[in-house]
Amino acid sequence: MPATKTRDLEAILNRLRERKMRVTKNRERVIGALLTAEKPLNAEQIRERGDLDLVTVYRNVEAFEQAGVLQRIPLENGTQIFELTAPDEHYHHLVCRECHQAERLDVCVGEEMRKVAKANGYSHIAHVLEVYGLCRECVEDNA
Amino acid sequence: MPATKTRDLEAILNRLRERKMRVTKNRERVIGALLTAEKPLNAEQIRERGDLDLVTVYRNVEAFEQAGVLQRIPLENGTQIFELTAPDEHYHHLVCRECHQAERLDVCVGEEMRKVAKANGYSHIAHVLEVYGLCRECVEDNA
DNA sequence: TTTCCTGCAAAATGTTTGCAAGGCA
DNA sequence: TGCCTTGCAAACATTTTGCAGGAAA
Repeated sequence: MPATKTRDLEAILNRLRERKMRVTKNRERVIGALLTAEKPLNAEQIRERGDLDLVTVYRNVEAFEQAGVLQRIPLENGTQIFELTAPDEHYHHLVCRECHQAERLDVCVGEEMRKVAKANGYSHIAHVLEVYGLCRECVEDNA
Repeated sequence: MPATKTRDLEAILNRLRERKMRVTKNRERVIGALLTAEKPLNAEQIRERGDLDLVTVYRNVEAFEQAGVLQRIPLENGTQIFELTAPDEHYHHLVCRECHQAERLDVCVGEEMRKVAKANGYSHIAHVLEVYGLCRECVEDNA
């Protein structure tokens, strides 16, 4: 793993330690898989890349989400993919509905949504904004 | 069913006829369930209110979506709810993560998303924007 | 009477849970 | 040591598929 990824890994592990979570080989593998992928992965992809039990993957992405170092991205078909994020950051994505490649978008409507939701009497607000399309490669493959 | 709902029902059935889809008792029931509910329902709720087979529900919401008279709303937990829409309309929602009550939001970021996605080489673009929170009633219940 | 729709059963998918054993702190 | 984490099996929830019979046009 390149030096910069090693630093990222350490930063995340420290975050876990702060939260009194144990640093295990499995957890390093989950994080390593996501770091080296450089794109969001689904549970099965994490399992495969990290040589992990699928249950361990699910339990750990859940734990990481709680710890604020990971974000879930819902796909159009109801499944989800996972991505590492700095604590208190969150992103939106442009996702290919064919190959599920996903890239970050540089837009966020968080403040606006929060305002509207509060006006309607809602609290504990979160929002999901994902854009789905066909990436260039998949359009060509289909042609 | 009130007169206005009957008119809505007829409009939707006509849309199906235009698309050479058959108008069956089951289809009327699915639409009727959604019309009288006045809010998005999940597959099981449609089945129950319409006294339908669950498979029939799924096949028909799929068909209705194709016909452009229905929209899917993904929930945070990966399941989906369904809502009737006029052809070529679509809405975003404020959904309670506790009771799953959902109301329409008067915002749409469609044009902006389309632009960004095209700039990234994507086509056939769709987007999902849903805001989740706790509605007033559920906050009180939890307190 | 042709084609589409439906019901039932069964499978597929994605995810969660129970419990005993294992491993970090 | 004590508690958190893991692995395995099994359950679960939601959604999809196959196929034979039924119904709309």
